[in-house]
Amino acid sequence: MGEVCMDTEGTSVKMNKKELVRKKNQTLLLDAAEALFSTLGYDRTSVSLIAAKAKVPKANVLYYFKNKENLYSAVLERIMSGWGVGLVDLSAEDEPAQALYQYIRFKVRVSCEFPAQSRLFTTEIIRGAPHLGAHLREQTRPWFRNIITVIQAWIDAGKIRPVDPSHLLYMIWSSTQYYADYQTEVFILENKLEYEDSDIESITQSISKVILTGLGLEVPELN
Amino acid sequence: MGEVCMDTEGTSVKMNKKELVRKKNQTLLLDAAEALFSTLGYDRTSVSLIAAKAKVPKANVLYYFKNKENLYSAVLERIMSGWGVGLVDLSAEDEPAQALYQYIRFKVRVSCEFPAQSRLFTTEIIRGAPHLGAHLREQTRPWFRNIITVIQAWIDAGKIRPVDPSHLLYMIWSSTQYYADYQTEVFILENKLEYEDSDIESITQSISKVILTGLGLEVPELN
DNA sequence: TAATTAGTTGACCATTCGGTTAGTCTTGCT
DNA sequence: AGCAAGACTAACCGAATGGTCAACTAATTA
Repeated sequence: MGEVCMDTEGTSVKMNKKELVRKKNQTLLLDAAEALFSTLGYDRTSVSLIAAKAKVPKANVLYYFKNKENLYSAVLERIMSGWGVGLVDLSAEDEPAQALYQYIRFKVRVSCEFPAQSRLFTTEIIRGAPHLGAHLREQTRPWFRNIITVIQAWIDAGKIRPVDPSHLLYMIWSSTQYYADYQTEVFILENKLEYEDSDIESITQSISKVILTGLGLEVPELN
Repeated sequence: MGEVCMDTEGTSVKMNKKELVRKKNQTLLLDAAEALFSTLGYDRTSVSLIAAKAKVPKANVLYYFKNKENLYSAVLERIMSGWGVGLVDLSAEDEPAQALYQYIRFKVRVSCEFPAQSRLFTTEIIRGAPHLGAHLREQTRPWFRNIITVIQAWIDAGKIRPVDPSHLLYMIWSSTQYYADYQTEVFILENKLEYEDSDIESITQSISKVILTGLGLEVPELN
């Protein structure tokens, strides 16, 4: 079966059986590793556990990924690249209220629906970002700088009240991510067992209302 | 030397030499353990490392704390009790602007000045709070409910705009704690190596401005 | 002071883990 | 078919770790 996929240079190539098997096993292992790393953490996840979850011999895991750290890095990279698609690119021409509201909504939904990934990322940062440091410097930072510029342009144009753009972004990131990382605490305090759609809605509304009002904006209507 | 200290019931007692030694060694070990757990995490902190840091034989560590988990729990408990003193108790009679502003200021300072403790706490929650679950249910929850009531009273009295009090509190917690947990990311994005007093000030101002304005309040003057 | 209790410690152990190796099997190519 | 390259795997290994134990010392008490 001649399948088609994107190689690292982005050109489409036909893969022979070996390459196909390789790809299949890699994603198989990445899936197992991601699930385990994100629930147990790096140290409590043993290579043999990953192997068992993926139903392959342990040595096979080390065959595809030279060592445990390597596999962990690969998992993180895949998560980061997966997040890239959702990262709304703001531009100075956008309406701040609409843009920020949509962004907050998106981040709340991701936090509530994929909390494990968020937690894995947070753990990595808390540890000092040993594997993602380069990614933060080379990928996140330029993107961050760009957003800062946009927000500053909004301020200069009088579209929103003057606030330090960095701290505004941190507020959005932290208050949305909170529902993933602190899920355990939230559930205890709220006496809940899971997030429902109505929770996601009310979280989005609450955060949006405070932040947008704080910026002198109105919360846009739902379309 | 007849020293005096508070026992668990809060009554002052004279301790003989053995009890004194016991207390001294316990805090010695707790200090070493806290420093290591908060920088290396639970699994990468070995009992022998703690022993080395405290300059006592490894077996002595296990003598005072039955096992590693026990010691870890003790460290967490001590941190939580230490935070208790700083937790401003709000009351419905307080001026919301003043009270919230002071609370935000306090939390930002703690996050920037003692980030390791905050990170240890966050890690515990991310892991599902295996050791602090009871504390959250029995200590934090009642306190949380109380604050919720106060905020709701403010809303009912028309002192602040209507917002879900829970989500408001989460916003304050998350946006202040962020500077501890995500310190690594913040430093990379801001091209900094440490928080300075001016940073603490500007963080406090930014967060306060957005949240208080979002609640229809003015940021109070510094006294 | 004698006896009992508590503190201290080096040596030791079972287990687990990440990683290696040596050898077998499968696939693709000529 | 035959061969080289890559896929696969059982068995093994050294290192580290949490925890135990028996022996020894110091302090408290009767």
